[in-house]
Amino acid sequence: MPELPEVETVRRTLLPVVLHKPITAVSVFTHRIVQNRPLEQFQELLVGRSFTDLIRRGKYLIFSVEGGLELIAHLRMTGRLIYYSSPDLPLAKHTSAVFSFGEGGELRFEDVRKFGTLDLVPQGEYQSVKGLYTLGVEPLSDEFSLGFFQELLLGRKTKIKALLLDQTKIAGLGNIYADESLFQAGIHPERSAHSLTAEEVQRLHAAIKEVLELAIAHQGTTFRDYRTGYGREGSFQNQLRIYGKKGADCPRCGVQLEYRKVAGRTSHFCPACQREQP
DNA sequence: AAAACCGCCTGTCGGC
DNA sequence: TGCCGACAGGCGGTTT
Repeated sequence: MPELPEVETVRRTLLPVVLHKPITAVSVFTHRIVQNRPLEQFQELLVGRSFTDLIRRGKYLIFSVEGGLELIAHLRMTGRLIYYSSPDLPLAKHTSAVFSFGEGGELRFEDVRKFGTLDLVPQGEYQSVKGLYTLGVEPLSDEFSLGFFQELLLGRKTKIKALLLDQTKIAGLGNIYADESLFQAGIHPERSAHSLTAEEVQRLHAAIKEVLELAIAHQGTTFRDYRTGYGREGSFQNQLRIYGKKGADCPRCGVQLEYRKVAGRTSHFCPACQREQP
């Protein structure tokens, strides 16, 4: 579910309300969510300590914890991290964990499909969190330059869509924003990476940054499950041009949009604006 | 290196 | 209306 813009929105909305508040209790209702150490130890290490910072890497949220620890959260498909100022509200049906701040409210991890994860690690030691350890570059950072992107595509025969979804290359793109970026750049998802012209590479590079930034400005895309840290819906679903629009007309040329499985994922594209054979 | 599977879960939707 | 399979925004693991 949540991709970079959604996770970044959760970060920004939680940042003002969860830092510097001692954790008074940690309740875990879905034990499997805690990945890398016994539940008791997980709770003991957190209770009495505060979060001191919250950053994002790809689709991961990393809470700094007093005492040189980091709490790493991944929402996977349906996870939500929502701050509640009062503990009186009944728990949602699929609540996986609750971090209580006493009078300071509580942070709840809600997750219908229970794929979401929590890891507590010594600061910077990510070896046990494989996806984070092997994560590629941040697409909104300076490191993701045109030159970097050109080199990434060079000589790679893999389909461009598959490459965009590969978190070890670029961190944070998922199915929605990969499709939206490819549409904006006018590139078919099944083109092989190395077949893109210099101009296409430039367009796709720019499109990725623009789409992600615009989605963040709209607090992400809510189809069903995603909520901000305040529990509110995003609004970028109203700005989508191609994702989930099967059968609709292309907003650019009016031709009927198509979709097919690419790299195991439903992929939307305009057969006229995004040519399979350039 | 890359693709094609499966599994993890629950809910929803479309077809019959 | 009910049932049943397909499918969903992610990712790790295995096999080819």
